[in-house]
Amino acid sequence: MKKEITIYDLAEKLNISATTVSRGLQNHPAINKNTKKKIFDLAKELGYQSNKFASNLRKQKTHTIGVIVPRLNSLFMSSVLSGIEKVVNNAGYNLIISQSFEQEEKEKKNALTMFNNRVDALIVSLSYDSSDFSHFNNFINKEIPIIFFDRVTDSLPATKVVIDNFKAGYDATMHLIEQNCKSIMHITGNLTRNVYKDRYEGYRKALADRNIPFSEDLFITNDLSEQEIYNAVTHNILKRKQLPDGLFATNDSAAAYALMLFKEAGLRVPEDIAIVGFNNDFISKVTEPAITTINYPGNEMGENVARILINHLDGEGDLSVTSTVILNSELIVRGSSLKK
Amino acid sequence: MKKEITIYDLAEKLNISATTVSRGLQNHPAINKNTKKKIFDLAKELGYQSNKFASNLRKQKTHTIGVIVPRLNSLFMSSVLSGIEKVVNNAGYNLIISQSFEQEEKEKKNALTMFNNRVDALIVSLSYDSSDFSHFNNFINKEIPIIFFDRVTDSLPATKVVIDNFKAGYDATMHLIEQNCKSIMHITGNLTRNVYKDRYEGYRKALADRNIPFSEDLFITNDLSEQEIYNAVTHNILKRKQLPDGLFATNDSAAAYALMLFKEAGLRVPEDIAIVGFNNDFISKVTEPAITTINYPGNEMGENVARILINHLDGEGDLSVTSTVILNSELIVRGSSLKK
DNA sequence: AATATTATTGCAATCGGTTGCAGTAATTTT
DNA sequence: AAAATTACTGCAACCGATTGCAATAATATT
Repeated sequence: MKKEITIYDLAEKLNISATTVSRGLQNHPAINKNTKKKIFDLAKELGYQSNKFASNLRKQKTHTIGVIVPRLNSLFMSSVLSGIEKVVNNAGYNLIISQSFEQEEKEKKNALTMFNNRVDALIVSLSYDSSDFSHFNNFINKEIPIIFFDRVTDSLPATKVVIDNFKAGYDATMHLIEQNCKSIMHITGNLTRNVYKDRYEGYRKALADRNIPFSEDLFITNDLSEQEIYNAVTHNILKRKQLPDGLFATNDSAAAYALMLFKEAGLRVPEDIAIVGFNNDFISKVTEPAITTINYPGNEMGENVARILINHLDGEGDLSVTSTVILNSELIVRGSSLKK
Repeated sequence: MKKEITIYDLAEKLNISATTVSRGLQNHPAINKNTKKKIFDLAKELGYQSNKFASNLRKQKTHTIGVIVPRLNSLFMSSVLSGIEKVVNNAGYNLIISQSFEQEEKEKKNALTMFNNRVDALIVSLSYDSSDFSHFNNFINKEIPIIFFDRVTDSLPATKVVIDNFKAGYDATMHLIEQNCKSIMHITGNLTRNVYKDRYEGYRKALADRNIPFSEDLFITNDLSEQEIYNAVTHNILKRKQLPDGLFATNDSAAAYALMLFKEAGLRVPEDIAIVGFNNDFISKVTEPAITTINYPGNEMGENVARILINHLDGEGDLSVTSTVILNSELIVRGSSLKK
């Protein structure tokens, strides 16, 4: 292990104090231009790297932002992260990213890790079934800002960035109705999660607006895993005497998988059953037919989240003011729903 | 901002020294059992949290491992990460994950960030076009272990965990040959990257073994973006007088997209053109027909990487000994290639 | 030329744990 | 009962950067 170069080494070599070196490196206005130059030059020459631990310890600030998301493996999530990272990096902050794998237990663990790592702020999209939020109390007590996106909760006093899931659900359903669907199923996740609840309510509202009675029978919630989608389609939908003629699935993977299973069972899409998904993941483009879906502005969402947070941290904005930001989403019509 | 509780607070309340508190919390054998109990109880009661910065500063060890991957949005990558995280967490280490977005420039930045954050070790899968590896010199000079997986390089003295891409490429191609394909295209990435190079060589070997001449004309490399795949298929493949009857694509997204474009152009898969992908991503299951692919043991790869690393860090293994670990992969035959 | 102002720099304490070494008390050995 | 071990505990230095305050040098003002 080679020895580290510290500001003391620089100071000694330049015959000045460590104080001056420290200030010089931070571009402190009181330090002479020439001195600064000498410091920077030597620092570069020796490959000096500031020791963050010493700095953080002293400053009681880490310049690190924690992110907890359910999973990383979707186009949507990686777009969000990409947006967050861009903004946050430009502002000179670091990111620690972790996944809850959709489990409350893991989310709690991650939150604790973040807390121990003294993140300056936390960005969260909740796991599938988190219902107890006590793991965020640490942060709230210490007044460390938390900002939620997409999967949010109203139980905590925190800023939220979301799309209008109600409207998206409404649009998706209305589109199916306009394609002449009479019996529209909806497969979605746990209704305690805002995104699913809101989409569901949009679905109900669209039905109601067109006087189509809602039927419990056409509504399925599960954990959206491959297995559960399989079960829902083969053991439930395909076993019916009266098959539905429309399906609104709450994500594109589910829609794509259902589409495949329908075709395997000999159904025609969209003639026999029209399908709308959600997210505009790449997968929705390569099925046959391609899947009508809701485009979700991941990048924009990420950038918004990060920008609000940075403004707050830099003292230029106030999180408590902007309490909910709603972004636009849009229906993208493709073959899976176009009965023409 | 509430004040932090430190070992000094605990020490004062218990009328013992901070030294004893520190040792007690670390379960140091020299500390009396009762004293330890008192310390732990009070720590718990007051919600004490160790300050990592102070600790890291003193110990010169962070218990943090950095991970740099090209992208997070594939099933393969998230499986790998999941595997890494599991092992690493159990060993009491933290993870910092970052994406290079397939760009050398970003990879360099990420590496520097990791270095400044004083990670104890680095796990890397190279970006698409990294060819200069000087950003890893910092680590090598300081003897911070680096371990590569999947996208690796022979230019650096580091342990690597990979699959046998040569064999996988060979198997994929041989499978197409056995389906009676005579004119097999191969679309892949930059040949400076080991994974693509090895698959390509497997492809060539399979052709050679069956006396099929290799034709430059049937071989395309590009950056594997949606746009480039589109270009390759529509402006190149579909413009030919003599269409190929087999396609071996280096990932499932490309295979799925090509499949869709072929069908749009009126070709039948697999009758007119048989397709084999790579990775066994979810997308390969939902196309029509489903795509024959190579199953890549992501989880296993992640666990292996992490385990080797942890053993090394804990002083029980030596990275320089195990220099390359090769995992098994397997061909999964589906409809896209089965001419029967 | 004496005084005030501004520009630079450095001293020393501080952030919160960790650890080598020494010290004291308790227990064992001879 | 004296000597040797063993069991605990604490002192004080240290990790490397930051910062309030004081000090000195340089320049401006009257």
